[in-house]
Formats: sequence, C-alpha cells, structure tokens
Amino acid sequence: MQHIHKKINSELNPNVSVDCVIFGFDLEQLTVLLIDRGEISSAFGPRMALPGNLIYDNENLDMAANRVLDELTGLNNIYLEQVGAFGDPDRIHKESDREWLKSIRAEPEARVITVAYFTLVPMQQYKPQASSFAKNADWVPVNEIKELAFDHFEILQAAKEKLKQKIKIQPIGFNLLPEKFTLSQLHRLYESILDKPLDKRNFRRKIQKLDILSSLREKQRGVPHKPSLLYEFNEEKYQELTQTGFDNFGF
Amino acid sequence: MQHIHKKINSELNPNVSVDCVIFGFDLEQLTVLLIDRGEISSAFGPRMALPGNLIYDNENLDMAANRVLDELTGLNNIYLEQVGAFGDPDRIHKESDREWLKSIRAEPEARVITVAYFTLVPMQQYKPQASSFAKNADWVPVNEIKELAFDHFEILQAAKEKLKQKIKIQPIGFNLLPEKFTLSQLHRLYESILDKPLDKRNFRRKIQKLDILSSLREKQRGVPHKPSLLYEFNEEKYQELTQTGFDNFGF
DNA sequence: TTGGATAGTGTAAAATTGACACAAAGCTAT
DNA sequence: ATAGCTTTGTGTCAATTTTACACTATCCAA
Repeated sequence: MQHIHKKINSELNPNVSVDCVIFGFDLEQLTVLLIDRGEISSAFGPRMALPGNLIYDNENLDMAANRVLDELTGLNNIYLEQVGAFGDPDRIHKESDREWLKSIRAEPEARVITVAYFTLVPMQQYKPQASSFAKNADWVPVNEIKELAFDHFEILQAAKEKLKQKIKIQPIGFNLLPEKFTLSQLHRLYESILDKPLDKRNFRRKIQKLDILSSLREKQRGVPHKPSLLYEFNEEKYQELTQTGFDNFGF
Repeated sequence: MQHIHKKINSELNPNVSVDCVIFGFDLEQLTVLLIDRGEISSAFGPRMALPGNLIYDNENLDMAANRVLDELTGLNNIYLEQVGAFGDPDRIHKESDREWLKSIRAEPEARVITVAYFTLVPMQQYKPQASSFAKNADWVPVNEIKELAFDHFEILQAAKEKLKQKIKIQPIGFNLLPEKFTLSQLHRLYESILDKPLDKRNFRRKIQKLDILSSLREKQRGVPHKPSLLYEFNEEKYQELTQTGFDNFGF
C-alpha cells in the first residue's frame, strides 16, 4: 500500500508536511485562517484545522509553506517565519484524522513530521481562492480558538508565542495592516499580539520616537467620531534604524 | 536499494534526522562539541560536523535529540531547545557527504529534513563515551569555527542567534556553569553569548538586583590573585520572579 | 445644537542605564 | 618579607527611559 501511494504521488514526501498559522488582523483583534474539515470529521474531533500539506521532494521547506499559502489565499511575497518542527510518533491517532488525511492524499499510516510556519497577511488584500480548501476557510479570532484537530492547537500556541517575541524585536506588525493605518489601529494590534493593555500615550510616544512612520496629510473618512490621521510604515527609515544595531522595541 | 535499506533498519526514518549544537563554556569562551569525520571526507569538504542521526519511528523529536546527546556525552536531563527544521532538496550534494552518511547508516540518496537542537552542557561533567562518535569529538571555540560539513554552519549560526535571544529572556546560562561559580565567570559567559563587552560594574549590579543568586560564604582557592566569592543559582527565587510575569533581563 | 465617540496631547516622579577609577586580597618570585 | 602582578569588588552622577494619569478637540448623527 505504501508502494502504491508512492507511485501515484512520487513527488510527495510522505513523511514531512508543513502547516501554516496564517495571522490576520481585522482592525479589532488578531485572527487566524482555519480550514473547516466538515461534518464527517466532527463526530470524532475538532472540525477546524490549520491549512497544511505534504511537501514535494523538489521544494524546500519555505517554498512548501509559500505554496500552501498561495493555494489558499492567492497571496505570495508574504511575511513568513518558521515556528519549528512538531511530531510525535502517535501524532495521528484518531480515526477521523486518518479519513481526513486520505482525503487530502496524505499517507495516514506513516509517521509525519510537520514543520510549522506563521505568516502575516493584510486581510484587506485576502481573496479566497477557488480551491476545495479555500471554500471552507474562515478567519477566526485567536482568543476564541479553544481546540484544533491533530496537534494544531499546540502549534498555534507556539506560533503566538513566537510572534509575540518577534514583534518585540522587529516591527513586523505592519504586515498585518493596510498600507494606510491609524495609530489607534497599530495600538490595538500591539495589544492583541502582546495580549496585554498598553497605555495609549506611552505607546504613541514610543512608536513616534522610533521615527519609522510617515505621517500622511490625510484623515480617516466616514467614521462617526473625530477622524484620525493616517500613517504609513517607512521601510527606508526602518533600514537606517537596524543598521545602527537596533534590535529591541522595549515592549 | 531503498527497499534493502528499509528492511535492515526498519525502525529508522530515512527522511528525518536531528542535529545537535552542543554548547559548552570553558570559563573563557563559548564552545561547541563537534565530530571529526576524519581524513576520508577532508579531501572533499570540511571535516568537522555537528553530531546527529536519523530518528527512529517510535521516538519523538525531543527524544531523538536527547538520545544523540546521551550517546555522545553520557549526559541526560540536559537543557535542550529546538532551533528549527532545515532542509533543501539539494541539501546533500557532495560525494564525500554521501560516503559519510553511508558510514552512519543513513540513506544518502533520500532527501533529508533535519531538525536542529541546541543544548547547554556543564563541561565539567562531560565524560566522553566510548562510542565511535565520541572518540572523534572535540570542543571547539565558537569563534574559531569558520566552516562545517553539510549545512551545519548555517545551523550553528541559527543556534547561536536563538541562544542569544533566549538568554535575554531566561537565565539559561547557568546550565553552562558548574554549580559554584564566580560573578566574573558569569560575566564572561554573558559576554561570549551576546558577543559584546558588558561593563563590569553595571553587569554585577543588574545580576544582583535580580536576586536569583545565592552567595556562598566560600572563596575561590588556588588562583594567583584575589580570590572571588562563589555563588550558586537559586532556582526557587527564579520561580518566584517568573510568577510575577517577568520575561526580560534587559541585556 | 447637542450628545456621543474617539483622537490627540504633557508632565512630573521613579527607575534604569551608562560611563567611569581605585583600593583590597591573594599569589609568586626574589 | 617584600614588591609586584593579577583580578576582585565597589559608588556616584548625569542622562535616559518608564510609568501613571485627565482633559480638550473634532467629527458624525440625531
């Protein structure tokens, strides 16, 4: 059986997969793009799972992660970072898991190592693809996720932690925002990633001092309150900053 | 041929290996335990490599890393942390690499993903084992390593960086020191991990303020200068510290 | 025009950082 | 025993950073 499988999908490596924690930000809270595995699986375990797939023998890990992301969202050239490798021998044990894996052409008997990635996508640009995957894809607020299929909940926790650490060192949060954004939105973003409240004035002072934002002479429109000034992230100024050995945002 | 291999070592997974960056500290500088692959390989590429091996199908990744470490040093219950997964399709390309892999029963043709770990061992307790591996193992100062076999140099860089980040958040450096140590030794350790000089008085002030060291009423003996007081790491006090949401040593 | 909602702003006290130099203690060689 | 070498151990001051905290301005909608 292993043999048959290998012949049919000779390019797929049956032992290694990638899973992606695709983060988004709806301007209110941090969200993750999850796959709904449908009714069939729900009797045995959580329906929702991280998007992922086996890797091909002719691609490296980063390429595989980008492929999964592209197939699902149509986005490429996206911020992407490895979280780590996961895999117990008994990682896959539920009947429902086996069924599900068969349906995506994975090898249900084999022991699978999965390499997890997290990516940051600007939700505004997200266009669901027509793949069978994407039809069942949903953004779910991180805080509402209590369980996931396989070991995906564990992977999600690790990804959140990695993101939290990373944002203290690099301003990667801008990848989650539209090109033009307000300081309040940035503030909310940091609060939801760091999972703690930040004083408004202190936050603004700290961000402004970094001098990596360009203020636009443009205001929000159509909001039922005082409109905010819009800003954009200034890549060049950030480069200058890092060239001076900067690696700590102090949050 | 793949078939034969699988039969002989049916427990080995031919696609996944672990490599360990085993850090030590000789009280002067940070070192790494490397394997000398011998004359045979030296004509084609670097002789030195990270210790590693394929994983068995019935162990998880952490267990495999611990096994490699134990086989080599006889140490277990050692601080161990995953660095990440590495693996391009063309990761193994040199003739010498293939020969070497055959000699350790690995599958030279297969595409191999390797999961890298770093570990911190107290060099004082290190006793080389009688394995064929350990006979050719050597501690090499990190700064003197300019190249390694396969993609191990890249892995080493990633491990150093991870260690650097981690020590800013947790006081894991104590795993590299003997039970009793001096502040100067701790100082040197931090300097070699962070790879930059730290002011002596400021360093001592900062460390002491954390209040995670127990001062012993005991002095160094046999040194040709003013003997230093000895300290030990206080696990309980560190636990208290972390319970208050502490996660930043500010280096 | 009024009310509701969020944007935007400053200051003072406390804590932390960074820069800096010299006396004390033990060993060694004479 | 003494002189000299080496490393330990210590304090202060200025500059910077952090924290805590409250009111006015602006726009929309009713």
